[in-house]
Amino acid sequence: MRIGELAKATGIDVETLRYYERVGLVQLPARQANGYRAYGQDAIERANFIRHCRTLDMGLGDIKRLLDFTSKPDAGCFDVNHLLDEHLARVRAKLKSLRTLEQQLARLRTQCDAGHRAADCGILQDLVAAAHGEACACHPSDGNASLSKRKARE
Amino acid sequence: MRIGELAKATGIDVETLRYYERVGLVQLPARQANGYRAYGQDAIERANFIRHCRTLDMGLGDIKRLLDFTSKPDAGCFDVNHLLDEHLARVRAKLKSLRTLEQQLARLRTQCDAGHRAADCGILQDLVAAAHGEACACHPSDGNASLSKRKARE
DNA sequence: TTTAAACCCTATAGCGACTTCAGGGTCAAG
DNA sequence: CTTGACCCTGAAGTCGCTATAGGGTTTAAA
Repeated sequence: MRIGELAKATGIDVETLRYYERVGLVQLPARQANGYRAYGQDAIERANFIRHCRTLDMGLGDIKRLLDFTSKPDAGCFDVNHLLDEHLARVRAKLKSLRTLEQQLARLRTQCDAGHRAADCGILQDLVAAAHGEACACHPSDGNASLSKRKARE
Repeated sequence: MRIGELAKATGIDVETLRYYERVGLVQLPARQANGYRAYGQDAIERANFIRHCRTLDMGLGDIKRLLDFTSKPDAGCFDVNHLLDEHLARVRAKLKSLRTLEQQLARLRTQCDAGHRAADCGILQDLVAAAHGEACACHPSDGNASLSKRKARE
């Protein structure tokens, strides 16, 4: 199987597959005489595993760790649980801050309904008011999505 | 006012302020004899505007556009509405896909409660099953958060 | 007066997960 | 024999910072 067929079979872009190879997520495939990559059926399985994990928004590092687990059947699965718990926590945190954000934006959106002069635009006024520290449609209180240092993946 | 004071006044990191300058989001400040940046009061206002928009998760390009509007009071504010609508739509789409994702992950998490051998781990089994296209705890049906081309900012 | 901390400067590289581009080689059909 | 679809490598671009290297300046204390 050539890389284009693998791409079609898995829904992963050709460039992305090569990128996964470069960062060590998929093992180096055999090569045909002309230098083309030659994949076996197992490559589809592995690539689909990666794809599925990516739809779950896992990072490539996490996926790599999971792939390692699948090839070490006798290891404890405590770490799998832990990895998933952390990921779930990240997703829930992001969800929470996104819900707040959506409300802020929706409220801001109500400030201007018609197309009039920018000088009278309630949205702009509201945003400028925030720059003055005055009352504003949005009152971020939980400190989420802030500009401060964030280490965690979003 | 020097850059450190501006940073303290706005809560934006010094490096980030310099970065904003580099990408043209804030205008070039005057310089002292020693080469230090010298800001006026208006810089605080502009920087706070940017900060507020960033807490609303707007992209720097969008913020630039909004800043342009604030300096063109006679322009129509149709575009401001439009920009905000698009941003809101992006946020809502992301919210929807995150909600689906959270459910998928939570369900997946129930597959394994104890620390046993990785070979018996329900989570891994489930993920591998997905690679086979078999039944799985997660059934992504809306196609969100897919691996296909996405142009939009997340 | 020296010296150390705290500030400032520029330029550059790194992050994650790709995407795109430049500049080629290979292969089957018409 | 040429066109077009596919393949290759390596490098740079995306976004919004963050960090690092390698300097210069200012300010306060010892």
